[in-house]
Amino acid sequence: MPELPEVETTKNGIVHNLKSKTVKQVIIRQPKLRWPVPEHLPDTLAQQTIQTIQRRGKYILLTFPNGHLISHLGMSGSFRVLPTQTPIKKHDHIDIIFQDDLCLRYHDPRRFGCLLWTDQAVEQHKLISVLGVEPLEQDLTGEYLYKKSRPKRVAIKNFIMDSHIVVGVGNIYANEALFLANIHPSTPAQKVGLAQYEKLVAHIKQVLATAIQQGGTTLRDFTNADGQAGYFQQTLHVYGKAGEQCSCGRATIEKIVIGQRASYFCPACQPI
DNA sequence: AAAAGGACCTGGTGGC
DNA sequence: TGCCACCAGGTCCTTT
Repeated sequence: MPELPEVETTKNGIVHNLKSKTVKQVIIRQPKLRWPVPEHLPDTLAQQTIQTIQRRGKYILLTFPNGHLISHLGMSGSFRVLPTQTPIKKHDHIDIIFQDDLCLRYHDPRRFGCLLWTDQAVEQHKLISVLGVEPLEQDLTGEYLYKKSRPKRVAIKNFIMDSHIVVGVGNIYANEALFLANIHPSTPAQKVGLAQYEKLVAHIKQVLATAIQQGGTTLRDFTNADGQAGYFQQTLHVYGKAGEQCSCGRATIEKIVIGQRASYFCPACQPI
């Protein structure tokens, strides 16, 4: 679930519902996430008012007068804004309860996500300071990737999924962007030329922007419904389509494993 | 410095 | 129906 578009959608939902709200109470039911949820969080957040709500990569940052809440949804996490009395489901680990009995509820079956606190400058936090450029900002250019990739022999797919290079390109969109740019996912990053990187960057931006637009559809029912509708499935070209005919009509989509992740490509559209 | 593999977790699916 | 192997939208950490 938590692709960049859904994180953006989640962030926007939080902005919409919880902007400038004050925390009444924090309930930690399960502190064992990727890193332990700080025990002091209930005391630290009580009576604090949200100042800003931002996304950086796939992190959602909530800024309060006394510090910053740093959250990541991992593979299976979600935030929902709900009435506080909504019954607890399995894996509802954290409630941040605000005035008006609105509750920001963190749910995460696999617990690969995190909720951390810092009272220092958030951009200097260990997890944030190492992040690469935002894909939808002007910092991501073909030239940027080209220069960064010169010493890299890893597969191009791993390279564009490396959050220290560029944030927010997950497994699905890496596959899709490489397909649209006609680049085989196993190509060593240093073998990809400047013109190819220009084309790839254009497709990364386009594919993410389109998905965010579709994520905007999810935003409408953000506070009510489940929000898990697989809304972008129909726009996928290769992801999860092994054995199916490519839209080019010249070949069948293949699946290989790169860096322990499923990778899909069309051998006709994406020659080695 | 870069690359490869393991680690962290639970749930769903498909085979036998 | 039960058991089991395998897979999953992420990314840090350790080892080579």
